[in-house]
Amino acid sequence: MKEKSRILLVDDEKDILEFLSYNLRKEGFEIETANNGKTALSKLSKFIPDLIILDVMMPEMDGIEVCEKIREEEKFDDILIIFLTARSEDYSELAGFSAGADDYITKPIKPKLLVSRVNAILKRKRKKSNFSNIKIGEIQIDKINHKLLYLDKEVHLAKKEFNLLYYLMTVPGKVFTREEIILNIWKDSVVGDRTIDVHIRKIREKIGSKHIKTIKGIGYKFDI
Amino acid sequence: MKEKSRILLVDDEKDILEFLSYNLRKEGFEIETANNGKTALSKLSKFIPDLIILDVMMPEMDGIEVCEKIREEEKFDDILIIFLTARSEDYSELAGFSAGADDYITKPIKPKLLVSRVNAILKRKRKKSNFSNIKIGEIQIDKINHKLLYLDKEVHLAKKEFNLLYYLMTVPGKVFTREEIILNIWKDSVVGDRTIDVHIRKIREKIGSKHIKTIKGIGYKFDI
DNA sequence: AGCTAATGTTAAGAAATTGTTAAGACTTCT
DNA sequence: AGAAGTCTTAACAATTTCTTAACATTAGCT
Repeated sequence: MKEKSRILLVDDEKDILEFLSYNLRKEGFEIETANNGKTALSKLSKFIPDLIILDVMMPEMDGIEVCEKIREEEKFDDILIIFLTARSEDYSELAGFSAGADDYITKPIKPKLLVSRVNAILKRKRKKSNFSNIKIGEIQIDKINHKLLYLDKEVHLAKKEFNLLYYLMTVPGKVFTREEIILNIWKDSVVGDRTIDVHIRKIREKIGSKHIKTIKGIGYKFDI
Repeated sequence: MKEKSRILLVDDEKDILEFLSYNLRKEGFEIETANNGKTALSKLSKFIPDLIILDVMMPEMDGIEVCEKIREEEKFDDILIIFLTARSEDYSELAGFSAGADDYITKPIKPKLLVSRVNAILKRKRKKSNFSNIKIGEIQIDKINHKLLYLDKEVHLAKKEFNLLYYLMTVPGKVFTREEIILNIWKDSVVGDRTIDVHIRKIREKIGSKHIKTIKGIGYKFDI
């Protein structure tokens, strides 16, 4: 039960605005449009979107400029920005993007790809703002970069180990039942009884055993 | 201390060619001309310009066709293309942009506007490539010339290899998932499972394998 | 203390993922 | 056109990760 994500579309070509609006509204997004950079910036005073889709190539103020202006203001930090670029421009744009854009889509735009791209990036945003970096004592976990720092040194965890530790750390102190763990880490696959234990052991091997406690008959928890 | 930018002018009307040449030479650009599409294409074998100004309306091969042909070849990716269109012509901008154009100018041409437009687009190009030099330890990457210096010696990387390494180096330490890599280096095209690995291997062959780390089940990262 | 169910530990081998190579199709250069 | 370089693929090798099974140990109970 999530509320509609809000999207601001900025392009100087009316056709494209309509095309995008149509396809995204159909997916249940709340859409606003602007046909140039200035209008876009002024709309932001009233309509704060989750995502802006921004044509790079526009007369007067181009998309990069608009993006830079938006990024100057802290209050817009949370807004995602996707660029629309012509096919020819190669990803070196991306380096420029690191200044502010989160993704880009090339023209010609395929509706399906557009929608899945938009959904993906919004999902990532939700995840990110909920919890992505967890730091507890000497243990620091960075989900996005799949890194674990233990005593400020990078420790390698295999994927399952990483996911398991991360899962336990999302709510420190909470006891996760074996059933919960299986459901979240192994999804639908069926695994034997000792599998969890073996993974727990591997994690303890790497970050010590004081944090991960066994609650006999129930499950495990991560403790501070 | 920048060197002259090189511009190729393509138009079937001699007057316009002269008018453009005159105004742009005055600004210090190095100019070549062609009075039809074929000549333009053949000139490219000897004269690689930074920018092509291309009349849309020409007998035989029109500007859009010429543009498409140019964009077919990867080695011309860096060349900017500006279209000249008559205001009346109902070639929509859209057709031009989807053919790979970077900007357009409408006739009648005002010299001042022309020059400022050309300067603006070239500036953006330079900016793009200037900010993209990265140096990490013994590895130095020069995006402008697509060159890699390893231990101060020049090492040749093929284009895909270069792009991939460059991409990984944009955020050292970050793990780029295979999905991200495909999305950014291969765009929409579909490639087999082992393609990334092969490219990674080639890069490792050239700069050693200590920097590029595999995170099994997830992706790769460039580490210092 | 002794019993017992639950968890810990290990090593082996299955399963999954990545590495390596060479061949072939394409491009680009001369 | 021919040569040289690039990119992708496919087959197979190597490596890492995951799971299992056998057995050991422990916590919690009476």
